[in-house]
Amino acid sequence: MNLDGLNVAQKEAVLSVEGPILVVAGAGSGKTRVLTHRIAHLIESYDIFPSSIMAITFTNKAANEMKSRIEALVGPVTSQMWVGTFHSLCVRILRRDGHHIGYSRDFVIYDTADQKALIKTCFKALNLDEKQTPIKTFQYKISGCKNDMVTPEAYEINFHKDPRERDFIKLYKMYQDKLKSNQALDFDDLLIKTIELFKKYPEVLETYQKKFKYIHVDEYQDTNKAQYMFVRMLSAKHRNLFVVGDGDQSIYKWRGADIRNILDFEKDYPGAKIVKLEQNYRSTQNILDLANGVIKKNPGRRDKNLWTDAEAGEKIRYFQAYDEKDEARFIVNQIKREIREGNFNQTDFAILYRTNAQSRVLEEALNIEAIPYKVVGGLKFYERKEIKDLMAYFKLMVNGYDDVSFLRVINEPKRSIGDKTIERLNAHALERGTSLLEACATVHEIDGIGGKTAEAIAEFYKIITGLKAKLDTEYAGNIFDELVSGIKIIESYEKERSEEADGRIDNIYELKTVIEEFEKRQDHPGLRDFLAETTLKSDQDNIAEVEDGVLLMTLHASKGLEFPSVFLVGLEQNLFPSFRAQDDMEELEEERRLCYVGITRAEKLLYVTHAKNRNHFGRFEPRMPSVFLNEMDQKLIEVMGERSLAAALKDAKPKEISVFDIKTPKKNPYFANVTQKEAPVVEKTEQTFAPGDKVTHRVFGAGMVVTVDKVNNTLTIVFDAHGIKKLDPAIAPIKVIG
DNA sequence: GATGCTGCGCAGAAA
DNA sequence: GCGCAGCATC
Repeated sequence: MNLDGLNVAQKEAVLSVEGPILVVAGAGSGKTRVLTHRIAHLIESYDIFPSSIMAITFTNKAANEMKSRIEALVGPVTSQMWVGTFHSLCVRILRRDGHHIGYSRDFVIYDTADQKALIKTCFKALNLDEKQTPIKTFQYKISGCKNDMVTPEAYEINFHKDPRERDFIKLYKMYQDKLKSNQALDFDDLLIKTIELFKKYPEVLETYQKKFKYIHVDEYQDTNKAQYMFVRMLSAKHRNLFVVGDGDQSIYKWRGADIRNILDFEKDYPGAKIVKLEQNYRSTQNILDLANGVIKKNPGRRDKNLWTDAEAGEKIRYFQAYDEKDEARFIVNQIKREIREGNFNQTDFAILYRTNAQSRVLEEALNIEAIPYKVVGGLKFYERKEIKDLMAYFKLMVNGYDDVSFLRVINEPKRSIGDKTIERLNAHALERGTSLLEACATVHEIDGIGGKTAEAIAEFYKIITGLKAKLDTEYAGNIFDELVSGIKIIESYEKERSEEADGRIDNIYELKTVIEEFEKRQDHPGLRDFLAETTLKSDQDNIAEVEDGVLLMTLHASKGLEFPSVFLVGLEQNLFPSFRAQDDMEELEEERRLCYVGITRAEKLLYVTHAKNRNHFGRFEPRMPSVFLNEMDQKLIEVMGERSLAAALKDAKPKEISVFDIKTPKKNPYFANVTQKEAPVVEKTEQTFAPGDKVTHRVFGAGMVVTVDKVNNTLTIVFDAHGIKKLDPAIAPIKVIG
């Protein structure tokens, strides 16, 4: 194994073989290189079977890249390795061994839309009012529970006394029951159920423990409790756990990631070896200095300072726009200029923003100048209605218990089947204890469904069961054709005679191509695997090898990627950092890490922009510059645009002082302004809080005080809809109720 | 039961 | 500025 190309720290990491190892890998420090070389080294120098190696990555794209890079080092042995995301590896385990806990190999995976639909049917059954509690609130809450491994039973034990929790307890239970009877798992279940399997069947766990002697986890800082548990259980026997991560890039707290997993690694795995990678191979020194300066403002992090051999490079370019359109125009002009001057080509640019909604204006500006671009994320191919419909048909063929998919397509295309019919069908199914699809078999026995409606249902049933019988013998492409002609979906869209419908028809044909390609690629093709793979696709997975244009994406989606030239846009208070961080210090720290992630995506050139005004909900509003701009070292920054810094300052109203006027921001000066303006002063008068107090927060709604920390001046509050927050009572818009 | 219109609420990030 | 829910109409 040739390790000449590695630096000292990287070599040390690669050559560490036994025991728990944490590699603290700063942005751009070559962690993928370390991971791939370490695995190659295991195989080549230690004769470790590839089949006893597991590597968990954040995206499928990262997994594939890792596989091909290892292959380049040691040859084609990687098919034996288990490389994938937490979710895909769990699917693999559950397909094999899920039967122990009552799941057939044909289980389906519910995405957030399916999940929402199922919660909706639970709402109906429980007579809950959507207006009282939006479905989304409960959806988040269920996911939050699962990320923390809180079962419905455990939740009930803890909260049954609280009348406000009664609805949720009932809903959570019913939701889980229905998932089970539908033979479906949501994203979070994939992990939860795998852990449940391991706990209930230690002999199953043991076979996996024995098999996987070496386990690797990438992006360890973003693991949640369930993922932590999964890794911990699997690695318990051999204790050869190699994790790579960077606490400064932890940006997924909101989906349960627990930064303590990486901070406490030595405690969890005594005797762990720690290797720090601080040399950066991606960015110029100026970009790194800017990033280091910003992230330093976060307390309680592992000290780490990125450095590079590379030159200082260009300064960071700052632009203050009049509004979001002006910001977009500036960006497009810069891109045009850089291309014209031959410094970059169009594939070198990425525009990073905080919220998806910001992409629209940017797209319009790019369109005007005919610059090709691709938006990563947003409405994905598999989220389009016509595609989801067809996928639901497939799910139903694979798994007839899937009532959610049944309800999605029973009247799609239109078969004149409405609420009444579905109610009757549902009652019939309930009575017989069958799935909705099975209930269709005896549709002629149902009172109130007759004539054309009964015929339509019988026909539907015939198509599904007919195709189901061919699943294992017929090519997926042929099944697709039979389905499409059977349900007359093309004809139905043709009838609409609209451009939109034509687009949908194109997408349907596109889906066929995708299925056929999948079939060619896989060793054991099957719709089951196709469905799982597409459901578990991430935004990053959808970026093609060679994109021929500017990439637009959220900061979250940009994690792990790099671009020669980056625009970090919309650096405004209450946008980036998000309005939800305005008086929540932990949230603000996470936003700051997000800012750090954004800055460190850039290789050569970085732009930071903000607008003085922005349309929000269709209203034109003035905007304050982001606190993060204050935190950037202005020596590294060059001001762009015809509007000089001096002019920008003169323009600004007295309160809108330029960000560069503020020397050492202790607390964000804009917080005070914003909260005073929006929250009546009454709410801010001196209040005392005690544990147990019911409070209400302007943004987070109702909650209860759990702890009062007078030393750090922090309240810990559990909010009904937003989970646990640590707030500063002096600035948070909260008041005691009841 | 299907279709089309209006108005409300809203958008933080996702496998 | 957009999407969805609810309502009116065919």
